[in-house]
Amino acid sequence: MEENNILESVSAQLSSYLNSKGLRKTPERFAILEQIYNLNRHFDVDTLYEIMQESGYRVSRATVYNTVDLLVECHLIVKHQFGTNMAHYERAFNADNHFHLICTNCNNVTEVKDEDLNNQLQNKKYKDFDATGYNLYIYGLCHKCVEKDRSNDNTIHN
Amino acid sequence: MEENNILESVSAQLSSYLNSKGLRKTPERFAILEQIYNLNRHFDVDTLYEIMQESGYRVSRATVYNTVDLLVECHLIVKHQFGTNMAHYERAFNADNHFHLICTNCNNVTEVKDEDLNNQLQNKKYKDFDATGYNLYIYGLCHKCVEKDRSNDNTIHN
DNA sequence: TTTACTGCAAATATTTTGCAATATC
DNA sequence: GATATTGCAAAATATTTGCAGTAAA
Repeated sequence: MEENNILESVSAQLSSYLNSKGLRKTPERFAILEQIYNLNRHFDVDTLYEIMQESGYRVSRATVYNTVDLLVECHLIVKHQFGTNMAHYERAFNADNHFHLICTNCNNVTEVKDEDLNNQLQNKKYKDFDATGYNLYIYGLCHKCVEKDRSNDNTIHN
Repeated sequence: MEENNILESVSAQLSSYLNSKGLRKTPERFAILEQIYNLNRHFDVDTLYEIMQESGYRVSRATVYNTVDLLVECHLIVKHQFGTNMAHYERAFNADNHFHLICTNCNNVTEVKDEDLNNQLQNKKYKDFDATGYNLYIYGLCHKCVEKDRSNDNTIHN
């Protein structure tokens, strides 16, 4: 699907979710959704807030928090906590078929795709639990930090 | 392995880690490790701090934070962020072969085991990344919240 | 004896909340 | 017109940090 169509589609999804819950279609909600889908990468609330400001759209931090929660509820974005204290998010469209490699040294996050594993996880059923999605995090050391670690092991500890 | 032997084993592991890094073997570190392994369930730092107090062992919150970080570094405990702002931890012994079902409504967390999936994930290799462990979180609604949700959908939204 | 570690309190970071003003339905 | 939502600021929550005193090596 083309990016433009994706935006239309997710806006429509938000609209129908708001309808179904009797919530209001405020311009802020659609502006934030649009910004997130244009970004198309991980973000935290503060970064999103700043990007909105810079792009000339004035919203309060509280509204960004509220809206991000709302978008998580209707599964248009996915929440992550990669190990730092701050929550991270990403758009949900095409997001549920990848998982994340997290470097425990530099906190860098990269994405990995695996169709088979994804299908397996998507189709898994649980007792007394209605699954809507999953997050798989692989922890370890990235290329750069493995090298750093190796050279540190040669230094003397006192 | 029996619980007593597990405790001996992880204490020895901590000891050798501290040696290898030139860090000190303080009684606090071993007391905290012991408490965690005796608990044998998920915990957050504040709960652990309170349990230590109640059990009569006085440590500062700062030391609990420091020690928990240390234990994560040497892979004796595993860090989780289940979606709330607070980090959760659990002992690593026998912990890496299960994953978590998280109810997005009531935040309740339950454990699931799947040998095959675990083996698959443990043995997976990545390009330019040295994996040490993984966390798999399945999000959805638990039994109780599915029912609550169902009855709410029958109420009128205005 | 050296300095890593602890405890305490203050500082920081992130998120939530209360309330008056505003805008959607 | 009723009330959900916004913006702002203050509060709450979770974690980190600085520093003086203590204790491990």
